[in-house]
Amino acid sequence: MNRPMRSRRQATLASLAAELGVSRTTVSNAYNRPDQLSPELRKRVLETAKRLGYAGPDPVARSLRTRKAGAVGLLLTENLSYAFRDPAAVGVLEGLALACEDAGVGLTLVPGSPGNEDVAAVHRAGVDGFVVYSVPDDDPHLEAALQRPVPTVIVDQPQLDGMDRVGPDDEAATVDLANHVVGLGHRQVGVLCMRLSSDRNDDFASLYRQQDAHYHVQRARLAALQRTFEAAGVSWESVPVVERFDHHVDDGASAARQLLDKHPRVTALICTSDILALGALAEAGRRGLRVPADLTITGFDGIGEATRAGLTTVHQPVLEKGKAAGKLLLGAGDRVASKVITLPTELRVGTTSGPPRTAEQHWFGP
Amino acid sequence: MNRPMRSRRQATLASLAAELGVSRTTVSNAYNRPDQLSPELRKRVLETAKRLGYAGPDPVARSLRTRKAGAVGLLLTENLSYAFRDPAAVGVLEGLALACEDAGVGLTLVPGSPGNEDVAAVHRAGVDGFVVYSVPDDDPHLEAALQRPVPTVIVDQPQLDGMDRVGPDDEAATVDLANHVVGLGHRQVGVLCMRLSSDRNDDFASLYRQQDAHYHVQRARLAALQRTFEAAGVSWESVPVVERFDHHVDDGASAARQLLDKHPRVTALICTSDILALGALAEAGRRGLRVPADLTITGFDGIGEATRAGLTTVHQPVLEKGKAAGKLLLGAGDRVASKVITLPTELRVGTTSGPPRTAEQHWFGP
DNA sequence: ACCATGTTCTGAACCGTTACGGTTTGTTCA
DNA sequence: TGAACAAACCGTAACGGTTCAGAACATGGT
Repeated sequence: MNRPMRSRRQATLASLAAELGVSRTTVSNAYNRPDQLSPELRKRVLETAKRLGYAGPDPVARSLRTRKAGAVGLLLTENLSYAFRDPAAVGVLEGLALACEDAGVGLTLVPGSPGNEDVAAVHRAGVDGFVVYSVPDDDPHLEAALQRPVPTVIVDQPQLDGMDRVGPDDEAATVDLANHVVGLGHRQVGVLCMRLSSDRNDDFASLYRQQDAHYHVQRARLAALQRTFEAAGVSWESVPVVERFDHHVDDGASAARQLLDKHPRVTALICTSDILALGALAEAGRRGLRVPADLTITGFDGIGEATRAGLTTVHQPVLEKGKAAGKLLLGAGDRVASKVITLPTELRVGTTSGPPRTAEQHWFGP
Repeated sequence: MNRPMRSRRQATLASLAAELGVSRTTVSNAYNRPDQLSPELRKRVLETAKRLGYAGPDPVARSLRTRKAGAVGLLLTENLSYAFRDPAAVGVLEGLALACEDAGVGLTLVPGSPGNEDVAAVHRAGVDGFVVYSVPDDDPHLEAALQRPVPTVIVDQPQLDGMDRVGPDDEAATVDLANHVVGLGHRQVGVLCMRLSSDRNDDFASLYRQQDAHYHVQRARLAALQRTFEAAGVSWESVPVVERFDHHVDDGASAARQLLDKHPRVTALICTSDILALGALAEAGRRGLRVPADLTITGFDGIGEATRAGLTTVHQPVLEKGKAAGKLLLGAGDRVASKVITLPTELRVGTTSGPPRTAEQHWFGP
């Protein structure tokens, strides 16, 4: 495990060739096409390389010549913490990483803070393509990626012209969930959602703000809820929606607190993510509310902890989402037509949803 | 958002220069040193670039010339799923990503499956340095990284000659935890641990296997437990240790099942990770064992879900660990001496540890 | 003895950029 | 009027490889 001695200047393929008295081509072949030279010579090359502390052809130079970076970039303009703290996002990341591993290419997390207009990093990233995940619709980083002459696939976002896309059918899934809640008899509901736009608003979200949301996923889910509840005769204007910029369990709890303080009569809390729902669950416990007897709580994503908590939620195959994105990107190139992959979702009814108390009262009423 | 028309052949800095009738240097300066040319010319360059669909200097060529890849590599030889499923590992990843973001460099996940001897990806990765996390001591990928003429910092691993290292004081932290358990009066304990070596062993781990473990963290924790319990008069040979290759909550549950089936009299289950402990908790519930009245369960890492579950555990600053590794790597270069950063840990006593039942019986006994 | 066929190795042309050390032009000031 | 100097731009030489079309030599068949 001794570190090879470093000469004054790093050894290069050329210096190695000179030392051996062979051409650079031959040394290159020793690494890339073993069948192009005699085994003895190859052995001699490799031995000399070790002696000189040469670890093989420089990756960057090789990339320049072959026009392959050997890595795909992941654009997460979101606050990085979000991407890592939400198990659903981590699932996508994992799936993508798996696809990359299969293909033997690296996965580069391209930096770019939200609100940070500095897209230089996008331009500087040596990658063969981009996967764009969870960025606002009008993000400058996304535009910068599109500028680059490499393929791009977007995840969980409306399709942009001619680009590949992968995502679940958010609307349909949300409609299923909403119908479940409606079917149980709930008419007084509240909603907890994630950040809708790049500006922080840890408060109730107006109808305008909901419809103007820059985050497509949230917009789609809210719109689907609205449609379903209005079809059931519930005016959406009467439905309180509380937004949280950050995305921790605690944020879900505080959002639930804010909503329940102002609207104590709601019988169901629909959360646009499991993380928020877990927080709501905690807050319900703190208030002594029984779930689901006093309050129905639903989530979205189907993360492990939610399953363990018995949460009613929509499960989406996050791992597959990431994998599909990776395969799409790595399989691009020759393809001309753009591809769209829509993934199946599944409503998982747990122990946190049930008929509303008011319904029961109605049952026993006059 | 229209994709710029792609000419037959991608525009390059040179073709742009030709089109404009200026030198390549000037075009390069337009992007990299705006002060080196007149604002008008710069504007003209940028406009022509847009017209030709030139998105700026090629990152790879630039990297070759400047000798800076603009990315650091993360070596996770572990099964990728482990890295993404364990919140503690994700925390390290997040910290590292944050440090990279601060520095404006990318973070490349370098592929390399466990047991896979193909280290080509390590050689092919265009990075300015490596962070090595959670790989077995003798991993070929690690060796390959060391070969490369770039700095390397290792996380959670014994220091190798002259390399930077960051990690918690695993031994001290484990001793604290063990003393807590010993102090409560437990003498009949069992241990659930993560994979000890690259070969799968979902079973009891012999003393030899424990001491021969290739994963340093696990080895250190087990050794510390052994020391502490033997100091308390408990023969380590009598302590059952169950190992699990995979690392999901379910694995923790099955490990607990296996251990309790064979050793029903243990009063405490010490788990080397929170994930395993959460599984043990679930299994205890399934058996109708009250925690901690009938069984004490402890974890390690201090992940969010553990806190929520009230688990007694050792909290380690995973985020800081990743950040520190990133800073160390990015700050290297001029430095000659290697640095070692040891992070503080904290014993967090929750509601899953208490005195053993036998102790209570003893209390009321003759 | 000759040609066809391998095998093994080489020379030179790129890949697209930036570093370095200029040259040219215009302005200022004694 | 011309020396001094800054601003604006340029030419050349890398950076470290891969690739392709051959050259040189040996082998085998006819």
